[in-house]
Amino acid sequence: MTEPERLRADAVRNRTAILRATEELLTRHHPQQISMEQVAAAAGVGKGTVFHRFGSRYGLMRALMQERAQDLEIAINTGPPPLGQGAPPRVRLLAFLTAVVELVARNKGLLAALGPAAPVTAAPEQEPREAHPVYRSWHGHISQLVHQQRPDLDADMLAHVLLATLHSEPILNALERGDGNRLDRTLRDLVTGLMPE
Amino acid sequence: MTEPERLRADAVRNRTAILRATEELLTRHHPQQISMEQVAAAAGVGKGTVFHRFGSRYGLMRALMQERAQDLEIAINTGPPPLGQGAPPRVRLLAFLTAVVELVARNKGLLAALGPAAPVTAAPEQEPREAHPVYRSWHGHISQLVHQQRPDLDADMLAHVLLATLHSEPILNALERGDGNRLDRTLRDLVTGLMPE
DNA sequence: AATGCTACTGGACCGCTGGTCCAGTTGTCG
DNA sequence: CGACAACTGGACCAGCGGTCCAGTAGCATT
Repeated sequence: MTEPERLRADAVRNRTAILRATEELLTRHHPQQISMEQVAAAAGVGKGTVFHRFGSRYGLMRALMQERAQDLEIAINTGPPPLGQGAPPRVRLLAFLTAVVELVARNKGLLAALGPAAPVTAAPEQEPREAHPVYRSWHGHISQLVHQQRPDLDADMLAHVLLATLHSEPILNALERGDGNRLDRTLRDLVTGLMPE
Repeated sequence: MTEPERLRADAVRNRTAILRATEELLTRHHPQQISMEQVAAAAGVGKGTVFHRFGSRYGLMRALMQERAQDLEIAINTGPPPLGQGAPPRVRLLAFLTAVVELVARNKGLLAALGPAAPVTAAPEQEPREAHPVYRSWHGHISQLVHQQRPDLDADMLAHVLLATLHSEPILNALERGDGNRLDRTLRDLVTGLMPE
């Protein structure tokens, strides 16, 4: 994927300090209330450092998200069933959805921060706007699994619909209240309706 | 509902001018790129007038959304089947989803503007944050219909999941490209899976 | 038609934000 | 150990949402 890109020792130290500080702030505030200056202060660095490393608010959030999603990514690609290869598509999809819901529940505001925070700046008239890598990966995984078992469905759109769940304010609020299992059950019901045993 | 609240003639004129200008700007720019100053300028009024009437960016978007959703609201409550009362829940739900998709497709960025634009200001630590009235209404309608036919399901959460669709950037992009019928079909497939004839 | 009351108007203004800039510092490598 | 580039941080900038209030103009009452 992306090469490790050799960084200087202090740069590495500050990078993780910034990520940890952001993480910590996100557990206590809604993402839109967190300013980059706050992040810098909480990490004990200057604002310039934050932007030099991450480029923008969006870049920071994306990096954090990628870090959080790494374990799941590995489990899917090289881990054992039911998440990894080996189980039937339906089972893998259900396992994946459960894992994603759990991941998002543990990282409340992060997804919310990523959605709207997409490259809104600069270019005055801009095309569709690429989704961030984690979304792309998840979408690809879901649509592939759906397609394997139900090639007659619009797997691409269905994957978007399932993932849309995680960008919804009311649902994120529900997750914050600990209703993760309700969401998980509902998604299972939906998938089971389309992909019976 | 809300009383008409007698307004002065010039106030009415400016109110509609602002709404039309916003509408027009939304067709050409992403909601986050539109500033309140632009809206004011496009409507030919001062910024103070916009805020005096709508209170905040969120208030403006909400008002516009309510205006757009009014017809659908009436069709549901007092119109003929399949949208109005009379048809079986499953049919009413499918008709409603089709209508909503069509409504959102015609008003691209509006939903996107409402989600993130919710009361983020002021209060430093804020509870769940109420959804806007249109969302509330749609959610209530869907969950009621689901409950009528499948009382065993978590109708509340399912309604949130179905509506989450409309807050998703990738899906809004798809709608912008004219893929409304794909989304409609996918939602029909999902609902039909849970609510067979 | 004139008058007074008050809702409405609009632009100067405020605090704060994301992002830029660059002079100074500090790791790294030959 | 020297030199060079990568990194640092805080002053700085343009633009934002929102406030304020002196001035204006619609409406009721006569």
